[in-house]
Amino acid sequence: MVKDEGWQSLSIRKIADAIEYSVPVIYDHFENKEAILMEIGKEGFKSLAKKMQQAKAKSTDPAGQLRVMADAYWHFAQKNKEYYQLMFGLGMPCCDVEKNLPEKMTVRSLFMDSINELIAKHQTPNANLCLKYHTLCSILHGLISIRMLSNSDASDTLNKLVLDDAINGFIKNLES
Amino acid sequence: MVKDEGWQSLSIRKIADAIEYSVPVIYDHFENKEAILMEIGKEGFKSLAKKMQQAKAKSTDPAGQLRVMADAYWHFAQKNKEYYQLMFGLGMPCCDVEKNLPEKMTVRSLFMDSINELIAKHQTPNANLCLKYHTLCSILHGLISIRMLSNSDASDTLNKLVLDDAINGFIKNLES
DNA sequence: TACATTTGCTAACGGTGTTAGGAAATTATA
DNA sequence: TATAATTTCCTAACACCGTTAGCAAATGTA
Repeated sequence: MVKDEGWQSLSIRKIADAIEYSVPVIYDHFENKEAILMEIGKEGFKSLAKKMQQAKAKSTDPAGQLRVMADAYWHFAQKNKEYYQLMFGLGMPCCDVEKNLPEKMTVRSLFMDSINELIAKHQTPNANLCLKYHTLCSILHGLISIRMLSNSDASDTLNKLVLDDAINGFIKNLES
Repeated sequence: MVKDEGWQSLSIRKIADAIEYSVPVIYDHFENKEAILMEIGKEGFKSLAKKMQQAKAKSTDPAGQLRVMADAYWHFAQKNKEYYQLMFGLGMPCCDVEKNLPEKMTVRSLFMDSINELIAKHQTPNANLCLKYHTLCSILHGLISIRMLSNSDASDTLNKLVLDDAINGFIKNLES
């Protein structure tokens, strides 16, 4: 049901219909809609943790473990898109529907030009521009969006450190 | 208005109230609610692009430019939280409200233990465990969430490459 | 003045989360 | 077994939502 129409169209009434009960019985089991979503989200985290544990068991050295765990995380998100959306608050209507937004291209170019210049400067021919751009975007957006949903007001200095660390790592990789 | 109660509580009727017109006049100017959000999102991208251009002008070498642009991006998201949420589809109700979800801690430990081991193995005392964990999470989550909102079905192999590239860079940084 | 167009409204439709209050069925008690 | 207590479940409503049909008033035009 969610897979067909997304979380936005999941209503208490539709749930009641599906389980062939009336609406108020649902409120006998859950305080409100958010509690239902929360419960499903919990299931998601449970499943993710399991997959990652299984993955980690496949490797012994820490670097290898990190790789297989990242793989497991990735595959979980891919195979359980709807769960992942719920777990991390994704899925609000947003302006990405409009792909060719000119200002988006501006941001893209600003980043890409500098990356390209850096690649040329240090003659790192193995570095793929497009790949590196996406990596940078992921680091930035990931850091910000995670910070936003766990609105940690206090640890904002830590977050800036994480940003600097990640960007430094990104640049260092481009230079070698 | 959005800043006080979030995007979820922004309704056409409230907008109509605020501008002291009736509801249907809004539909004379916008096709639907999504179009309104889209327009606001556009403004956001415009503003972000501007900030990044201004930042880039402050530096000449590409590495420095990347650093100041990342900073600008970060500060934009921080100062314009609501815009950023709209621009990247964040803000759905999710289970992060419940901070101490045990399965979340499991995932955290799985990652952290391996990172810690890797740090110990290569004796990189400058590496801060907590910092590195957050960096890894950001990379993973950023990559996945960006992939999700620009649902690029075709370029899934590229995305796997980006993931591998980013994780490799992360591990390489931990080892040196 | 008479017509045409724009402008804005009221009222409705079907949907949403949520809750009050009351039947019916079950269980416990005398 | 008959009555009381409790659980189970539903109908109906409230207040809100996005969206639209249809109409009145104001404005511009001939």
